[in-house]
Amino acid sequence: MPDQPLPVRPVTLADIAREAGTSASTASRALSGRGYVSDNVRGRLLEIADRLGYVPNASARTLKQRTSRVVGVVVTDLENQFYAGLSAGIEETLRASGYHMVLVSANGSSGEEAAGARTFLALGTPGVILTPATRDAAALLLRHRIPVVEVDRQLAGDPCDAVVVDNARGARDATAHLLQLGHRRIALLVVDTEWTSDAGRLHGYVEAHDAAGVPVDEHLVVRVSPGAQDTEARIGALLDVEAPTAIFAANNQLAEHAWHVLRRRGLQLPGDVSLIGFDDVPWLEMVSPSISTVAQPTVEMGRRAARLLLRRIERPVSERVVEVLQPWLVPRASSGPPPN
Amino acid sequence: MPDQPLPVRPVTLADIAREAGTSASTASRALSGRGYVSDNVRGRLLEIADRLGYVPNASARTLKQRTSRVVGVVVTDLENQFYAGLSAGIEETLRASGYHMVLVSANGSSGEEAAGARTFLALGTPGVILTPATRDAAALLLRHRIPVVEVDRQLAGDPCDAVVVDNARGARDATAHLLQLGHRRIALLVVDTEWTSDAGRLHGYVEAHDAAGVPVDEHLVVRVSPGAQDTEARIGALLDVEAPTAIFAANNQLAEHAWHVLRRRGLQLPGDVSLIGFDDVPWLEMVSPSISTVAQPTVEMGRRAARLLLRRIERPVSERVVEVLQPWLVPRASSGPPPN
DNA sequence: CTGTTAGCGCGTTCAG
DNA sequence: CTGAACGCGCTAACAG
Repeated sequence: MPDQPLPVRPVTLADIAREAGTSASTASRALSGRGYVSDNVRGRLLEIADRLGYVPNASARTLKQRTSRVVGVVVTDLENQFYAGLSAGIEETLRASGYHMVLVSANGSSGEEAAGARTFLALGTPGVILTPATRDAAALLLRHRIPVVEVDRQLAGDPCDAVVVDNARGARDATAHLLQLGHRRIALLVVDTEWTSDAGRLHGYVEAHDAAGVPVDEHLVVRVSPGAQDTEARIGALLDVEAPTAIFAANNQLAEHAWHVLRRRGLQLPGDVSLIGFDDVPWLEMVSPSISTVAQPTVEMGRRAARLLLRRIERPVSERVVEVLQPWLVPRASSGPPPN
Repeated sequence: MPDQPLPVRPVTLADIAREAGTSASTASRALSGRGYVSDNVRGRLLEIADRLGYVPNASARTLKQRTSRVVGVVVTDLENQFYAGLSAGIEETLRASGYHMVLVSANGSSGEEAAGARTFLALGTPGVILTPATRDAAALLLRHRIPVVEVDRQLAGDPCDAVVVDNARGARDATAHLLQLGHRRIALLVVDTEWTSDAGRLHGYVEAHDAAGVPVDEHLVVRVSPGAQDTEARIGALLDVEAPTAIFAANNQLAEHAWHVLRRRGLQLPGDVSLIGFDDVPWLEMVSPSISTVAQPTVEMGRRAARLLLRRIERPVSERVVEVLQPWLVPRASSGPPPN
């Protein structure tokens, strides 16, 4: 990087053209690589651009081309490792293709999600990746012909690409695992949303019971409100009242809450109660006893969502794609036979 | 949100003006809130904008005003909880003030950092927040008069705002804690960079030794290369050759590596070896025995960096601010007296 | 192969 | 208080 003197005003195409004795259009063609430019003129232009530290003005380009290279991304909660991993996968893939991302963490507020969507509209983003909280954001974007990819769950009313895991299967495997160990009173901790992720996990839990001919006791299903503060109290009440022999916590946060409650009570895993989570995070393997879970390819989901979006940006009318990745059961020490 | 018919072409100010029978200038004044507009005209304009689902074109605005509302952010590794928390704090604060962030995860590549800086230049970002890897990115941005805030460490040659923790003090406290317990062979695991974070931690480690009159054995200081694959092997070698009675792992990743090596060898904490980390992450408190550490206010650092940047965007020539937050020692079960 | 022209959408003069 | 004119920087269309 040559050492430029303090540029009072950013260098523009016109500056370069003037310096090279060409028109701005020619400079544009040379630097963007589109259109005919003779080799020696292009060479001179490139050299001058480099020497002057030329940086193309993205706004001008976006204004002209009616689309930018900055993708909009909304995740539910950046502080949650799952969403951070998702974001990391998305960013990595976008960047490798010369795109960037503006990231919004909606923190459970559907208003923030909608506001994010309007921002993306304003920015002229070529596409958007959502972990949707409501169907509004996707609807708004799709109405404006902006490609949307949903990750982790599907919510849009209108069809759009998506990357999800087979939540029902993961939950079925986890529940079947516990049933097979002999459990008959398996509690389910699940967030009370209408998302396909939570619904799928609930569904798999029920399916596994049905397949085993074990009736589901609705009292064992604890539906936690999204932002609830009393989650651990509710888990405590569950233990007191329903005496489950196993707990299936349907996401990493619920697993953490359950683990804390169990530990605080001095309950042995799996001697007194078995525990299994959904979504593998490092601590599950590090605590003793280690915690069984259903793992999902978090970062890879992000990468795939980005790849799907890039594909659709290039070919907007290609066929709809929904990638369903398979989660896998990771049995560890926290799941064993029920007491007695 | 009224249900618009498929807008073939995005709604512009001119559309609204035409509909209202005013000029585009008046519409602009009414909707941006700057300049005189009679109340009833403004009301009509606002109503029409709302009805038509008007979304201002950010590129046009940026092109005109020569600055956008999208802040550039570069973090070292979004998959690392520390940087994810930092990003979350930044995003939260920016969004609350009507700004957004384009996030780049440089993944240890200084090239990506520099590329990010050029992208931010192109985007006309009003400011940038960096966890710097080299001084190049900040230099480029500052030369273009773009405010830069450094977080977690300071590296820029030119003066700029920053938010850091007192790394030396945190490391001194951790080391003094171990010395006080009677340890005389305390190993330090630190990343081999020129960052103030790592340098500060190394410095604090030495200071504590000096203060206690205990000589530092250079063989006990393991400098790990940033992206190294052999970190755990090196920790193993350290244990074999130098027989430290305690290990101070100067970041969360190194603590995790050390923990895995110790566990794999069946070493008791703190019976055989004591362990203390830097940066508190949930698993440290969840494993048994729990791991002592030096905690730092991760998310808050992000918030403060964003606040500093917003302040400087508003008043570009205000005095330079470097916020130094205090980390705090969190003694847990993994630090105890040395064996014998 | 190159230059001229024009316009993307907005905000900011400056007259009126 | 309002409108007409202009230009931000870039690129697409066209003419040469």
